[in-house]
Amino acid sequence: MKKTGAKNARAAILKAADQLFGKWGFDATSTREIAERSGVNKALIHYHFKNKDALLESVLDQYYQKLAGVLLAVINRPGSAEQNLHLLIDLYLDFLSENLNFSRIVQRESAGGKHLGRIQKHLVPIFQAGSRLVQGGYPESKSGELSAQHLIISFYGMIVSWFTYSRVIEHLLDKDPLGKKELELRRRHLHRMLDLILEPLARR
Amino acid sequence: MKKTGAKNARAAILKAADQLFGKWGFDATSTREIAERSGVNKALIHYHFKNKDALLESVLDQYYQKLAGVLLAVINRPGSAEQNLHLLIDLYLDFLSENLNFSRIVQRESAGGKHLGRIQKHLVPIFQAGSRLVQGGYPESKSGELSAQHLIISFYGMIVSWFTYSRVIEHLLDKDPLGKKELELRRRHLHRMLDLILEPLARR
Amino acid sequence: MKKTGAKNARAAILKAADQLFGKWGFDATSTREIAERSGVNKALIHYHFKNKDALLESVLDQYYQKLAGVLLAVINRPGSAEQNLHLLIDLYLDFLSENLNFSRIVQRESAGGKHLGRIQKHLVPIFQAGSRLVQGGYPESKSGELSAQHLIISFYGMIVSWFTYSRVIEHLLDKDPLGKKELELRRRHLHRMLDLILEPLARR
Amino acid sequence: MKKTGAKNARAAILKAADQLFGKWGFDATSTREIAERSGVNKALIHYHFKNKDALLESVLDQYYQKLAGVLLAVINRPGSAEQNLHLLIDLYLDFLSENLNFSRIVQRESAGGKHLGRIQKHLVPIFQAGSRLVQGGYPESKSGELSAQHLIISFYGMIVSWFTYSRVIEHLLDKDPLGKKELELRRRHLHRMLDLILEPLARR
DNA sequence: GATGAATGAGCGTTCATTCAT
DNA sequence: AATGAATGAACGCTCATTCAT
Repeated sequence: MKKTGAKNARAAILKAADQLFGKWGFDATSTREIAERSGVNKALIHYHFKNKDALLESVLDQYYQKLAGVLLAVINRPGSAEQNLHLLIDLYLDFLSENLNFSRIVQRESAGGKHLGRIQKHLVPIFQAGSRLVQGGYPESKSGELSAQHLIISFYGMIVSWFTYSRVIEHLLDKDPLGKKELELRRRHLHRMLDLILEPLARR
Repeated sequence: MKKTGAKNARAAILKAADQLFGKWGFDATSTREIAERSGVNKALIHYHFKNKDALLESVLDQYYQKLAGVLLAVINRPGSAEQNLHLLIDLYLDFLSENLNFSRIVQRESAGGKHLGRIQKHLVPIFQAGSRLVQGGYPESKSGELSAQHLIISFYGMIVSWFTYSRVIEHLLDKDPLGKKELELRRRHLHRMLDLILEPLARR
Repeated sequence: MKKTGAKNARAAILKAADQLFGKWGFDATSTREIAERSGVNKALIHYHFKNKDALLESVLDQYYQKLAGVLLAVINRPGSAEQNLHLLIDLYLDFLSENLNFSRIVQRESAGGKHLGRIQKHLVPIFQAGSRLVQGGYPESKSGELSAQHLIISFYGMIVSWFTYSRVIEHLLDKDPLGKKELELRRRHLHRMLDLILEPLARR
Repeated sequence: MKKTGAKNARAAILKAADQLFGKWGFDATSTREIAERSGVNKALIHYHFKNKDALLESVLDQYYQKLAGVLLAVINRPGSAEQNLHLLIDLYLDFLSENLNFSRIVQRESAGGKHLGRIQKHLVPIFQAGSRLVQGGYPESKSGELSAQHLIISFYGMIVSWFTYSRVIEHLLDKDPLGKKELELRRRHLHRMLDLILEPLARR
């Protein structure tokens, strides 16, 4: 139908795969569906990607490449740790709300399965960088119950759960949690949480 | 081969399904694998369960039934909201650490897909009960950036992320996050987080 | 559910099998459906009948036994061949209209398949008896284009096609061909056809 | 194995399906058997046909398309109704004797079941056209016991029963009813039957 | 680059039948 | 006489992938 150029086909496949993996999950999505949605021949998927696994990993890599750029900017920035952590929340929220399929794909694959390695490869450095950021500003957080690692995991959990559980939350709020207004409220919640945690941490 | 009693076969199927769904996910698990692991004939699965979907829902229902009992005990308990919220964290942690597959299954299915409805049915009331518990003790949390709903989602995210991302976290800590020692540390972290959040909330 | 006596169960199975074989055909009917419709346990079918094939053959045998009684009465009757042939039409019509599933089952099984032998066993003697009846009254019909055998096949075809094609004919007439009025008209048609054929045959 | 052109495979599947459906019936024929007989991969059947039902309907549609061409030629022909009805018998006989599976498939499916609709769609117009042909030549046949509709059903029954009951008739005649000689005799029988019916009808 | 045809493997499911009670 | 549990075989169908063009 649509005659797309070479690059368009690859991009169309990636886009369709992203949408379907996000909505139904990797294993519940067939290459036939991806081909139909992207308007390309089924066999063409295997011309552009080694196999279905490689297609998922391409989707993931693409996301994490974009995300890495965002996070690097924060980490290499001058400024206080506090400011940078607040910035981190903002940027992560922005990224997730602009890439709604991303958190759902990661949600499923990080729970285990054949693509866990790829998730680990990308996510561990992010957690490490975040931990270093906290430790840089808060020396007390080297270990113990308020260690940087626990704090990072907690904030990561707070942030992404809003997106990964959005289909549950929408029944709790009777509103779309991903709508502009509700997202803004969530943003303020997260910043307040950070303030409430960091203040006593700094006082020690 | 083995002529086991009726309840044995059904239970064996449920157990095998739980393990495989937890490890690989619903769609990546075949009924043949479930049959092999549970040592029953493949057709027997469809004798005891209408279909594969119903098998997953049985697994889920079983978990949420157990969980509901636990949570009900907390909610109907006398005592301050603060005490009860701390208890909630303890019991939820206990439940998840004793049912490691549970959080992984929920993790994947709550991200969307054909079983989302079942997740919503169970999880929304839990969130609602939790929110009521917070509001009962902290009238300020009726709305706004520190609303009970946001607090519950945040703590839910903090708690479960330790389990659902355990395979990532183990590379961050170079330890098993689900080992006794690390779980204990996580528990203390969560209680401290709750203290840090509730204290200023009470002061208002 | 229903506690049926021993003979009731067997009869209930036969009745349900008759209905389902008639409506959907032997191969499209499962023993499970027969068990459900007859309100008995699935395994009980194999207690009363050797297997599914034997069940169909029981249904067929039952019909042909009833039918044989009817036809024998005609053949052994005194009276002219003409009168007896008219009577044969009446009785066959009566039998088919009272046993609507019968012609449909025969229709399908006589076209070929594993039960063809049983059909042949019952139907060949009927055709032979009919042929003898014609030849007894019309000596000219020993051979040739108006042989008794061709005449019997033709009238058999005329009679049963009204029943076996009833679901097609109902769209041709915009009426139920098996309703009382239309059946009566068909009866008169068949008698007229017989008159038109026999008259010139007698004149020779 | 064999890389045949596209049309070969499709045609081979249709041919094998026709033979097996004719011999054993739709429900008693498995896709595996069709694949084996046609020498193609089992999955290829579902590449060329949506499902097994669609395969049967393709077989049917193919037959009725051929048949429609034959019948149209008769109906649009000049000449007396009598001549055309005789021609109709000849052509229908020719068609059935050249397509022996056809009448057996129709025989079974017209008795009821999931493909009844397809049979009705094709057969009702044929009956209507035939009825119009009779009525055109014999105005008396508008209604009543010798109505065109009854006459058409009767002749249809006479014609097809020779084929659909051939496996029974062969035991009656001790000859192959579908052999050249016996078919020729049947043809003469049917023409005589038509003469015997039409003559008095014309005289009125 | 792109595609229609083709394939081996496996899917979830249902089947008729048997077994133990 | 009756039944819940169990089974091996087969069902129609879809899968990811490959091939030839």
